[in-house]
Amino acid sequence: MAVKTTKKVRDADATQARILAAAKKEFAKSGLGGARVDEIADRAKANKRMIYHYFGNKEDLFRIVLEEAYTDIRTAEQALKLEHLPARDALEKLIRFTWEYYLKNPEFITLVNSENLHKARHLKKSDKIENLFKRFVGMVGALLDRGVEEGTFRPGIDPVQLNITIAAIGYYYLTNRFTGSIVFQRDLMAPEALEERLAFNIETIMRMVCIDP
Amino acid sequence: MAVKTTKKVRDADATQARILAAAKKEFAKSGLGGARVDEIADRAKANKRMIYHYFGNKEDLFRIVLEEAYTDIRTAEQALKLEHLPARDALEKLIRFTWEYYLKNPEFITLVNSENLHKARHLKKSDKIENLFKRFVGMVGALLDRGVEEGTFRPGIDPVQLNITIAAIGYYYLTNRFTGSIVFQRDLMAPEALEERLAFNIETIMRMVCIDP
DNA sequence: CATATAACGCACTAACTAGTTACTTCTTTA
DNA sequence: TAAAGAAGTAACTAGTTAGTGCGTTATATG
Repeated sequence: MAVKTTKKVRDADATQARILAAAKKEFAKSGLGGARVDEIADRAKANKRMIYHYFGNKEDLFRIVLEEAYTDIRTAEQALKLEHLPARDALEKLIRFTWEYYLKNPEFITLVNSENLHKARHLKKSDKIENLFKRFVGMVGALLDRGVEEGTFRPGIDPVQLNITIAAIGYYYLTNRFTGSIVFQRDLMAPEALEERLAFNIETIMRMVCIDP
Repeated sequence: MAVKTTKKVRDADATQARILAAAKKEFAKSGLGGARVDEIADRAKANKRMIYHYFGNKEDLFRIVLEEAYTDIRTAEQALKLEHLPARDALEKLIRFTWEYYLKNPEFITLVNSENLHKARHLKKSDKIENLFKRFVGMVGALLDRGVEEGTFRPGIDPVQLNITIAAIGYYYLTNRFTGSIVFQRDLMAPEALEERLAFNIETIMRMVCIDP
């Protein structure tokens, strides 16, 4: 029997998956330094011993969680099929996607922040990440070229700079939503505020990229 | 004698200043959770007991370091005297200032990130921060109004959204410079890369704000 | 059924960490 | 100059934490 139909009492795959999900939550909540291995074990309803058995140590576990997070966002991005849309629509779709992905997956932002606090020493050990992004930058580059051909985009825009900017204007707003809500004395997470921000972001990028914004 | 001319062996003010400087470094390097009080004491060449004597506890020390960091950047901003320049020049100067401040004071970014990881619970306890920013938003609002009067800026731009965007496009690039350099396979901190980024940022904002960019 | 193998869990340790106690030394001022 | 108080220190405590040794239990396979 190749496919398991009954729930096993012992299930290595399920335990590993529970540990990874729990680790993602805990690392996102407290950062690498603040995360507690005991807490991850409790959340995962697993024994701490299992974490060390499957993942080696805390740092390796963090690296795997991070790799998973990057793979997830890039996979979702590839599913957008931007190449089937007019360049202008595709660009707007990419901006919306980026914003909504950060909104729905706040742990992504926190994990990346934590990794940068540690100077990306875990990502340096990872080899599969580079190709993931090479394809992504290529996709945006092709989109920009197509827009220029269609006569809607200005030529000469660096796809990496554009990528960074699209990410930045959403990421910064959301990662700093707590201090931002205090210093600007408004609830940055109110539904109207979120809508307003998305609209501002779309306009910012469109004015940068389009000939006739 | 009101002014002390000789270096005292015991100097409360100097010790407090050394502790604050050391704490800023350590919190910036490791975050609130990762920072070690013993390490702060060592860096400050002070006894750990002095930290507790002057600052209460680790969390209070972090709050004071954070308040100082916010006060410093806003003080530097006020020294720009943007109101004496044509609106367009003033805006560009603000963008350059923001970028260069982040570059020269990388600990500012890390402290803010750390505070947001903790949902701004320290800043909530601070009262002097709000006024600091009220004045700043007012200044940018006045700048935008002046630009509209001068006929160079588009009307209807929200100063808070603009502030956030100016900060975002610099902040994100720098805070994620480690992961960014890996995923985009280029040294984001190379002098040419920094220049290129600043130029891109200025163009992004100018296209958003100016009638005739 | 027997045996190997892998999943799982308890209870421990060695190192670390925020915060404190109890003390000494220096500086100011009446 | 004497006394008070502030600056400074070493050694400690009580609690926490990443990581482990070793034993138990379930499952697959011959």
